[in-house]
Amino acid sequence: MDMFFVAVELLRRPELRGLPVVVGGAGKRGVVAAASYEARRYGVHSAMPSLRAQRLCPHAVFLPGDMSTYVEYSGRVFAIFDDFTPLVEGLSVDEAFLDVSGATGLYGSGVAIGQRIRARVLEEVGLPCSVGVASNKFIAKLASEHAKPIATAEGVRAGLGVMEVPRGAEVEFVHGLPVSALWGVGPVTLAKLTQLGIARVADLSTIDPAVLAHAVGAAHGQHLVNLANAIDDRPVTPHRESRSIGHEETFAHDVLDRAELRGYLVRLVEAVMQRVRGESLTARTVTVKVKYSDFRIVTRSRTVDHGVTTAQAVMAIAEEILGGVDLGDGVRLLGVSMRNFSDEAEQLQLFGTDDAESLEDTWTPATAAIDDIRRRFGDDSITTASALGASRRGGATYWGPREQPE
DNA sequence: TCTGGGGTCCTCCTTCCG
DNA sequence: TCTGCGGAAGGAGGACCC
Repeated sequence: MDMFFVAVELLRRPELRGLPVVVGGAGKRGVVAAASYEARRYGVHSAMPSLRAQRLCPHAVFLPGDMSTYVEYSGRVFAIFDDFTPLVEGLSVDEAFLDVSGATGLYGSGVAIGQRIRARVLEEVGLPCSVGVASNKFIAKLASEHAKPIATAEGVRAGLGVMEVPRGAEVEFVHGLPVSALWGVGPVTLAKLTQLGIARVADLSTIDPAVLAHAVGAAHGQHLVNLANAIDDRPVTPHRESRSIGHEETFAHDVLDRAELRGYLVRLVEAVMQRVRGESLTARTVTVKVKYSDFRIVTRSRTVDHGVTTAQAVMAIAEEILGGVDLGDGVRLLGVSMRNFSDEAEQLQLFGTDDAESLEDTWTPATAAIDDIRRRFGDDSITTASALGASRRGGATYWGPREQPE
């Protein structure tokens, strides 16, 4: 999807069309989640600190996010994809791979299918999208990026809409790109590759594999070489199971008070475990993440023998972990995540912490009742007393702490 | 010039066990 | 009984993606 969050907002507020619009956190610790092409002309891009975006484009319209609406629109778009093939792999809320190899008899070539999908998404949902057509996922993704509109200082140039990299032309296509175009080349890897004199993808095919492996690691090096040769044999996988589920929150001000942190911890644990139960999973590993005021990050985790499902049992473990973490000069962000999932039904006994064990026992029936009430009357209809102190966030989604710009 | 949130994967190190 | 070894699993951190 093209500038997905912004495009959804423009449907609700058409008077903003053609203007620089930014969706994201507006506070001084917020970041940009999406920017319209008009805003991108001024150098604004996603993941940029909101303060910087405001400086670059002071006349931009800043909107808070509304993830539940974006998810709803995403569902409508994905329903169109499903009409063309059952092999749809969602990469995020606004991006998907479609294996249409079995649909060409019915709908024509990959390009024809791409054009049909674009037309239907625009007509039925009102959102623009771009399509890349290729023989594998990596090349298709690059092609879709080439098909998107381009923002330059002079103005916004319309994109191709659909771009195909024909079978046999993949290597030539990818060799002409800067190495930063490869999946897995971020700032750190780019710096290492630059040191090796690698600027373009084509340069990767001339480098000694041992030298590359020494610089970026064996697995990563092999991955880059494969991509540089347009080799990507990953299938389109419609349903991938979650490996971890977590929540984290950056505070408007650094927190040094353990009681205050505990309140945030309760809220995070409740939210995470509601999702874990929602997927009918139990989890064995609890990880607590702390980011300090100087951006140093520590993670501490604990694995128990049997899966847990209740917030109370996880809280007992998470609290113990947090108790062992030094708060330094203040905590900027606190996070909780769960992993090591299984879908065993009964997980009532026998894990590491005695407290957690009895809490899991005690709270399992009550948690089931709470989940049922929330399903019927909404998430805010009931909560535990321990979570009352830490107020829930409202309907808006914030890419950063909830506060007004200063 | 300040750096969100939700994830995945990889690497390195340690511990445990046979 | 002690020591060495290798594999598995866990813990911590880093890099990357959208």
